[in-house]
Amino acid sequence: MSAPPDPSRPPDPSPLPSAARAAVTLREVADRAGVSMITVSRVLKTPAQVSEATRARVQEAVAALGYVPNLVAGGLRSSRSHLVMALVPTTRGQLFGEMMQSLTDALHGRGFQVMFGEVGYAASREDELLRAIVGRRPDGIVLTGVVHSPEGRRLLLASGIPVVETWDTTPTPIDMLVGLSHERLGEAVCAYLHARGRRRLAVISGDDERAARRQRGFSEAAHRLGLEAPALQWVPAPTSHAQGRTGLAALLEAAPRTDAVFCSSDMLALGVLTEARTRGLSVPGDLAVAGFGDIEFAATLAPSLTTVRIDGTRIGQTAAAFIADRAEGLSVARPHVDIGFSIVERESA
Amino acid sequence: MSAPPDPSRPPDPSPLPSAARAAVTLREVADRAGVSMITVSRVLKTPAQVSEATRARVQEAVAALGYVPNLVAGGLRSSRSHLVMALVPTTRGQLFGEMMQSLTDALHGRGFQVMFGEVGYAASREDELLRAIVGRRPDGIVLTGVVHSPEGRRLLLASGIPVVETWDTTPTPIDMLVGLSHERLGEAVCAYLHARGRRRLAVISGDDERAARRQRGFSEAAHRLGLEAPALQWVPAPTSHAQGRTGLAALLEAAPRTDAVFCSSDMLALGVLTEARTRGLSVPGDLAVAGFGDIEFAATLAPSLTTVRIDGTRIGQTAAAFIADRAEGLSVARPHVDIGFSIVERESA
DNA sequence: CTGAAAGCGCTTACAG
DNA sequence: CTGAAAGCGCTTACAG
Repeated sequence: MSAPPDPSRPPDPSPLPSAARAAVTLREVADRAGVSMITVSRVLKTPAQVSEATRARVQEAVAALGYVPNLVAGGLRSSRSHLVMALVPTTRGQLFGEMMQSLTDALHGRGFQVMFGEVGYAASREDELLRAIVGRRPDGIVLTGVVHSPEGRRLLLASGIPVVETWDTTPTPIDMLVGLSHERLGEAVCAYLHARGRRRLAVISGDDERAARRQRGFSEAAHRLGLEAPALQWVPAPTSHAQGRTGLAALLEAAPRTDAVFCSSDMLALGVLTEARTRGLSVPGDLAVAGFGDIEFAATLAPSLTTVRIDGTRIGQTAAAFIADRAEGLSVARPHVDIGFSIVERESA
Repeated sequence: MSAPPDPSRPPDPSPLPSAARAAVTLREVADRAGVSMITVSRVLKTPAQVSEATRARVQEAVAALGYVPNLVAGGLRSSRSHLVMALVPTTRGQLFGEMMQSLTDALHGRGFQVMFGEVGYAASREDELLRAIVGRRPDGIVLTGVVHSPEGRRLLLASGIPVVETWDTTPTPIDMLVGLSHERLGEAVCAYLHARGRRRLAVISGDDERAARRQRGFSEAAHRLGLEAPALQWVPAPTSHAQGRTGLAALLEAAPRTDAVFCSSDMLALGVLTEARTRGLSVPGDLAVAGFGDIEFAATLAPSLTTVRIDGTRIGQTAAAFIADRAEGLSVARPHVDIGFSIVERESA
């Protein structure tokens, strides 16, 4: 069933001029107020430096003409853009939402605007995108994950722009870093399941880099604990509910006696819960399920989902503080932070 | 259980100079290659206009110096930023993800970069943000929803920047529009449930503007169909799974005989499904559930979720085409598009 | 095929 | 408290 477009509304108004009239400039405001351009600039930036009478005249002119300062021109001259650019792999999951919001809020409080670009999980376009970002000369760059390509690293390093890599860790950060070890996270989840008596472990994982690192930590820990190698199901990132269902089905085909599954995302885990229920498997009785992300629904599912929480808000706030400090010429005392993770114990495992 | 930060890695490298060295400029490349600046510019933009020998020398200099053109300076002179800015209420749900991705892809194909800003559902900061956006003089602006504040409208109109309002409709668009009528959508869902024999309807809705319009259309249709007024549960946007659970609980308290619920988001609907299951209510037997958004998990839940689909990909592509055409000086023949919606019939209703 | 001059719209640095 | 001049790093418009 679908609705046909409604041709009656909205009405097409008269078309705008295709070549828009030029925007109002400082020059025009200055002329109208009978002052110099620099005085207008001061009224807008440092009003205390201007006499009250002059200020009033200028403000009238600004309002009358609808003047909106051209921040690009100002930024070019002052080499301060007040703009921070952040790259995220995807805006479709909820995983990065917390960070995006706290980054936006914290930087806004420090006088910066934040804009996000979507990269995708494929690294192919990364260098090109980094070039476009650096070309805009933002006051800071926040990256999700660490940069591997030599070209990308060179570009960022040479730019002199403050950079924060997030959500991951590396012995060779480009500049600043707020992350965690996904290997150790995988190890911890394995130990957690083992401590609760699970012996036939499995992993359903997205094929992105950080998920792969979690899987590796998990499998290595299983090996050290003397367990048989966990069964693996890889699915293409970004991961989905459907993949959780088909992933569990395939897993039970390959390793029918599996008693615990670690999923690389909560959405996969939700799919696993759905599939288990339709098969009459009890969770956690027959199968323990652990997710990753602690996205909003995890706490209120039935059974509630045991998962791993990364403090996205703290990542965003820390990255914001790093960038703002640097942009203001302060030095950042400890520019590399491991924010760790926590396993949130709930009903599913 | 949580992991302490690991102090051993990554090692802090020697601190970067707090005042970064100035970036390489066109001047330096030109000097090294022994040509004028304009020749370097041409090698980068229109290489066919330059002799092969010169081109090679310039390219060597560009590579050797790691030159990254300053797009801000270029944009100031040419008044073409090749940048489109888009505003979304939230990046936390999946609802706008499809649009964000298709907008990014389509505009990238036309030579534009897209950056997203997060607004929040509260309109309070909107004007301030619009001012910051207009101040950057992008080649286009994509908005989620329509702009109501007179100040915001004036600002955008006066800027002369191509603007596309999306996801909603209005008789008075600022410029271009790709949206749909949420009232008509609500009506259609009501008619759908009525046609399937449901008579005691209810709505659990986020308190954002578009959700409220869906609710209004739904309730008015119920009135025209001679049904009693649907029970209403309002929850603060952005909506969540937890709100779906508590919302259904409150609803059944207030209107125990409810036989169908329209939820303003699929995430709410998932919460309703969870709550219904824990209460031993069968869906759709005891209770029909309809969502909104058709986000990824809707098709593979058990029961699968009947919902309303908006073609976010098409919104993004259409908005991209509108902006790119305008930026290239073409006129847009039909700048107001109603993309409609479709009810996706599945098991839950 | 190549270049010298001017200018995009601001802010800096200096002067008074 | 206010302003004239210079300049941020490019591209345009013109010339040869």
